Amino acid sequence: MPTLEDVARRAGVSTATVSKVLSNTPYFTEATRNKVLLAVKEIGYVPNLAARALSSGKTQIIAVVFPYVYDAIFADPRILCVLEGIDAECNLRGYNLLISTPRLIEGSVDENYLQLIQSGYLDGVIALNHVPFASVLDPVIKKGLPAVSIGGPPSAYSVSSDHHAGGVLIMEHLLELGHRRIGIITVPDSINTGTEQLLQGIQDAAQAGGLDFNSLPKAVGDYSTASGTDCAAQLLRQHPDLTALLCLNDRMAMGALQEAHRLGLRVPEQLTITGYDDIPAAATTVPPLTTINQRSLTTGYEASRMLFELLNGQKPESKIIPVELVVRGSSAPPARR
Amino acid sequence: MPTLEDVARRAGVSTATVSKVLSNTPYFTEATRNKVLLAVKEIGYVPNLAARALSSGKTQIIAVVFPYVYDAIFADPRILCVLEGIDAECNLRGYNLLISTPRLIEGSVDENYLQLIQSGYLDGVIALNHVPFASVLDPVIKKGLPAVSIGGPPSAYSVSSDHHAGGVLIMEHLLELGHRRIGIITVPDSINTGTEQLLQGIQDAAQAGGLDFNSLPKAVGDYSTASGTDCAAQLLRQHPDLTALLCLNDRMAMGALQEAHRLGLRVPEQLTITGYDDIPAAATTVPPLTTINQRSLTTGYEASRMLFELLNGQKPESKIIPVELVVRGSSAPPARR
DNA sequence: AAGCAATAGTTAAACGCTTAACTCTATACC
DNA sequence: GGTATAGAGTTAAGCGTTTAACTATTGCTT
Repeated sequence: MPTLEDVARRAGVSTATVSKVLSNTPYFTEATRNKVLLAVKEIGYVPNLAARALSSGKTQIIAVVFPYVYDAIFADPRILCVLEGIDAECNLRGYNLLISTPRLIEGSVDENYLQLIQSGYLDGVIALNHVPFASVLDPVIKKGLPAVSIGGPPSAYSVSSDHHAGGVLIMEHLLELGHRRIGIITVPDSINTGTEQLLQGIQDAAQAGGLDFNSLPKAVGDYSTASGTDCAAQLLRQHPDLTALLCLNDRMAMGALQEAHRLGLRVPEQLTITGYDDIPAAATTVPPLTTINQRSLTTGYEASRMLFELLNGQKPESKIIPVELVVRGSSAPPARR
Repeated sequence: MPTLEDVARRAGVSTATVSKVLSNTPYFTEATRNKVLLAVKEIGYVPNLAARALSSGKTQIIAVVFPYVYDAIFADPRILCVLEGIDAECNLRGYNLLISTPRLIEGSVDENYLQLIQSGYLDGVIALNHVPFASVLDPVIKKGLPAVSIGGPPSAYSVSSDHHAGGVLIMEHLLELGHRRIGIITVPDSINTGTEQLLQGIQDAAQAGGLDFNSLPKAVGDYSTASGTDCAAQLLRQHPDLTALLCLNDRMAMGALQEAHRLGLRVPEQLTITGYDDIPAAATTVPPLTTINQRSLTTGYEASRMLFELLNGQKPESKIIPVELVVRGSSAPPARR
């Protein structure tokens, strides 16, 4: 592989000149610039990123970190959407994307990950901050790397969905349709801040509608479709009079949909089911899911924009991405009784 | 950040010694090894990967490349599964995963990507080789990097699903159920070798069953759910007597399912619909899809295993991953007429 | 005509690691 | 007792960039 020196020799200048021309440092004649550029083309020079990284301390690599919890990592289509947003932005700026999936063991993060963070290989990191008890961002911040968190603590630079609003929207939707006997398919308590806010929103809307949130039947799932099926089964068995199931994510809603079908309950005529996230599959279920769209693409995009501002030495404001109620076919007024 | 030299000073040895101890080169006393390891712990030394890369030529980074074609990139859940398999294996071996999504413009690949390949940042690459007309692997191979292709040309080191078998299985399934009037929802001709084999398998099974493949009604989609809906609508309009729709992927099958529902056709009683891929959502549609499972996780795993063998200087055999017919609720014998 | 600033380019050190080549024991062998 | 030999460790030369510090030239003021 040709090196800077080869280019320099060919162009009849010093390596410093070549380096500076390539990095657009001012103070060069057009003639020199052209000579250099020509030489680069002729011998097909491509800079060695490792050398550049060592010398400049900048690697042009940013990491997207999503810790391994539950099955919520690779099974979650939302991650792909967020990733797409991030990727698009990075591609534009010539940055490379490294993905890291640290294993969380006993509230701590695995050794590989720690090494990576400290290895000097990263210019910055974007974390999908699922778990409050072991922030994957702590080592990043300690190392002094620019970091932005998606759905993370507002303490850090972060972009999050407005989950409180999401909770309000979905509950209001159910109340407006006339539902009062609503089952909640939820997840373990405060698995992350986003969920807390979402539940709070649901609660606030319930209260406002004169419904006691605490007395609503609940079942605890783990985000997976299978758990949605189980929770729906359990709720409908114990409370056959429920007219709606509010699920904390789409995959559990899809599971609930399946269970409803198995029980011979027609959705939405006999049972309303709502989701949350608006994953691609939510639009294609039968009936398609009423849900909350989180604008995952925008989220990813904003996160990388924020990271790049940090890399430029700016101090961006944390962002809250608005959510949107998407009414599809899985919700309707409760049946007369 | 502490460097090798700091460790060496602290341990009272030379940097070479430290380096060798850390890389497990033989010929050291336990005492020395312990001294070094202790010093490493004490000052919290972590090797600088950029320096290591520059010096050794090994970066511990492998790239997963999936070109941007159609919407089939980030929208495709299969990619996540494959990625998960690759990630698991890389994590085990202490390698880092970089993802690259080259843009294909006029049969060529974008400049960023080319630079990355030649930058010396990569130890190897795994490509999801969707497009035959612009192999993203060409520049990789030219650069001399170990490369393995998933679903790529058998000319390269590759791991592919046995799509021919998949085609046979799904068509045989339909024939065994008694279907003869089968509509095919396909994609543009030979978009990739996998699809060619799949179609060939379908054709062979049809022939074996005494059915003329060429005379079967076909509609051309683009892998997306929406196109599945359109194709189904078109086929059912032009050929109301169809008893089954064979779709070349699950997402189009899900679209078809929606259209069937819209038309008031009950699946599978009045219309059988089959998919291909067995994406997670396929198990949760109503009714769940009969489809072909490609073992994406295994595919990813085998691809990285193969890459690591290449990195070790071995010459692995290309692998064909067997597929599996998954019979769910969307297929049944055709209705009497 | 001297002084100065801006422009154009060079030299060489530094980044932090690996590794070939070397030195210096201590032991083994005949 | 002399010579291999294997073990333990060191020295120093890279790897391919960037960049601070420097030199040289030109043009502009006064």
